[in-house]
Amino acid sequence: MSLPHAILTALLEKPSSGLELTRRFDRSIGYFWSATHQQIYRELGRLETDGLIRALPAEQPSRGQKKSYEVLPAGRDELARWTAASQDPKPHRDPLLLRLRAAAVVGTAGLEADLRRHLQLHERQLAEYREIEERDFPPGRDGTGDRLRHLVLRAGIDLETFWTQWLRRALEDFPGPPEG
Amino acid sequence: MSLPHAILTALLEKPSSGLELTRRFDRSIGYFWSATHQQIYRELGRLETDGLIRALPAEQPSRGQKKSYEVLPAGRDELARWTAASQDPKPHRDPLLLRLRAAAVVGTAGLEADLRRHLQLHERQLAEYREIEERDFPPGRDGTGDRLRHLVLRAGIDLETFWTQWLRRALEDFPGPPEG
DNA sequence: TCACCTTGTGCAACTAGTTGCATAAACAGT
DNA sequence: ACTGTTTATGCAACTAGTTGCACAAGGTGA
Repeated sequence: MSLPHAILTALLEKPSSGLELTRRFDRSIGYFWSATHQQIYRELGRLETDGLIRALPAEQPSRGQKKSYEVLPAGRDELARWTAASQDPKPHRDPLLLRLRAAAVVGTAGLEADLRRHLQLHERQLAEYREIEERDFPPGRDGTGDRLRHLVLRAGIDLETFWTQWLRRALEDFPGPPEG
Repeated sequence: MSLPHAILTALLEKPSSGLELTRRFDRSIGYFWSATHQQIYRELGRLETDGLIRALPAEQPSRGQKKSYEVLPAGRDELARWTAASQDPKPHRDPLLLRLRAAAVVGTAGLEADLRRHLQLHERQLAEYREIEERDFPPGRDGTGDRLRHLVLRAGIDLETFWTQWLRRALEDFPGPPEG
């Protein structure tokens, strides 16, 4: 149950409409908690009903009209509560590793191309993270908030680094040596 | 839609009953594709209906009686097809990173203890992986299947290594420096 | 022989996330 | 005026995964 809290965090950083949130989820926040606009609108409705956020007054709050939300005190409290609460790490689910395991049984035919594609995607993501780091976190200037946000970004960078290295290694000892 | 393929892989490695599968999912396969026994029984039913697996004949195929399954040719074909098919990487969802991001806004109170707990859990998992590596993949002896399975295990080891390092770094520059 | 524990199988309801589509206003070109 | 595109909001149905519970057989000990 993290989506509402992801939205609360985003709204605290900056009050936004559903579409603006969607765009921010496609960038920074979505890097470790993705969501579609349908999920976001549904959740905004719930959060408003529950009194954790409220719509900012607008001229014509009808369809096809921007509707911005801000976080209420109850929402901030709930986010603080959730952040401090102990949570067990959820088990991983990785289809790519599963496919490698399956390939150990039914053969590797057709897998290599997709591994190369994944490598490219991870390289691209890594480059994007590095750009963000250069732009948003130059040396010096470190508030607590900045330090934490930088830490989160470093996790992204390190994870993508892991994947690119692992995929390169996989591709190395993968199709070259003849099947045995 | 990976659970059926995880089950097919497991059954090809060794025909098993629902409970045996559940136990194997708690160990090796479940490290990157976890599943509860309820999911497994439900999926076994579907796979049997679809003609991808079949129950091995037993004396008393009733309730409270072991029922083993084996993969049929159609099941092997489906697994090979799925393994070779191109798949897009699913976006990550990581509540812990999200919590750090939230903490950048609402404060870090109460977070440190849970980070330490996560660190311990990852250290334990890493130790377990290393044991498995020592036991199952001693130097030399490398069939294609072994090589791939070792590669998958290495992914697990490297990921846990990343998490332990990242959490240690987080804890370092986290509670020590006074809030500012 | 009754009470309890373990092993093994399974259903039903719920929660979270995805996919597909509908609606409406504003604007741009023709 | 009409056609199409972009911006913006939202519902409904579906899929996958989780949680809670039930049922049955066999063994153990009191």
